[in-house]
Amino acid sequence: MMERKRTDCPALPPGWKKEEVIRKSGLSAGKSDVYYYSPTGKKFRSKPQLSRYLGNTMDLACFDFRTGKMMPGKMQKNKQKFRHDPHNLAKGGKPDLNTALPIRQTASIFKQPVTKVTSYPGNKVKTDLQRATEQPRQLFWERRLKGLRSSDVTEQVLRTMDLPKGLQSVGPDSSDDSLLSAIASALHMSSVPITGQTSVAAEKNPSIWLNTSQPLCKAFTVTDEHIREQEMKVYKARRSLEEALMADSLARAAENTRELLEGKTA
DNA sequence: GCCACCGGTGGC
DNA sequence: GCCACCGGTGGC
Repeated sequence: MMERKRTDCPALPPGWKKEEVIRKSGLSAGKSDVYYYSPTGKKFRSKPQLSRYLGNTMDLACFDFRTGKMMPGKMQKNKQKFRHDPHNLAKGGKPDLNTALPIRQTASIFKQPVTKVTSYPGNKVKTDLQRATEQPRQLFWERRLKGLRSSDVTEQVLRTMDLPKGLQSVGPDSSDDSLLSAIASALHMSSVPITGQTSVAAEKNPSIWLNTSQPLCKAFTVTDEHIREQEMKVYKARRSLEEALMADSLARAAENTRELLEGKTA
């Protein structure tokens, strides 16, 4: 029987499969058709069909349907989108403006499937997380984070967060920005509750009494007031993110409309 | 009714 | 001329 092999497609989200079927007869015998299957099993036989389904969850501009790979720089011949389509423009139908919200495309900070190498039986394969928590670290390594700033696409430096007044740093560098880095790192890397340095001796002589599994931060207590304050910040941040995404969608819709009108009068 | 499969054609 | 895309249908 002919191979009906569905292979993983790394350029698409996890679970998507690619299949290539060779035509066995007819004038086009020997040519092949490429199909994709969503994680739920839905079949896709063209790039436009794939785009419609994925919406703004992924940018397929660089995706090569035949090979299944991203081809950076090859701004794919994407301009046959005004091809006759009875469902769309022809009989006064509304253009497909696709106002779905765009979502982040980089998921690198989230858990991702990894390839487990088992070529050598008995080998132990450590995950990155284990490596990060088990390896020895430099004392006061947080100092290397000093001066790091996030910036937006225009290179404008973004304002750093304000920390609650109850948080104070410990050690040779007591500026607020390395305190923020230290706490943020601890929250991401550590699997134990973050309490700060609970030993009073650590404040006097940190090089000796430092608890290395805790950030360079004096012990603190979290009050209900602190929690309410932070929840309000999260709420405001969500609201402004929503507004930014909505503005982006409207801009895309306007761009689509402009292109459609140009295509019509051309 | 579904769908695997090949034909036909528009856009390049 | 090539080929991406999708229509149409024969076989189940």
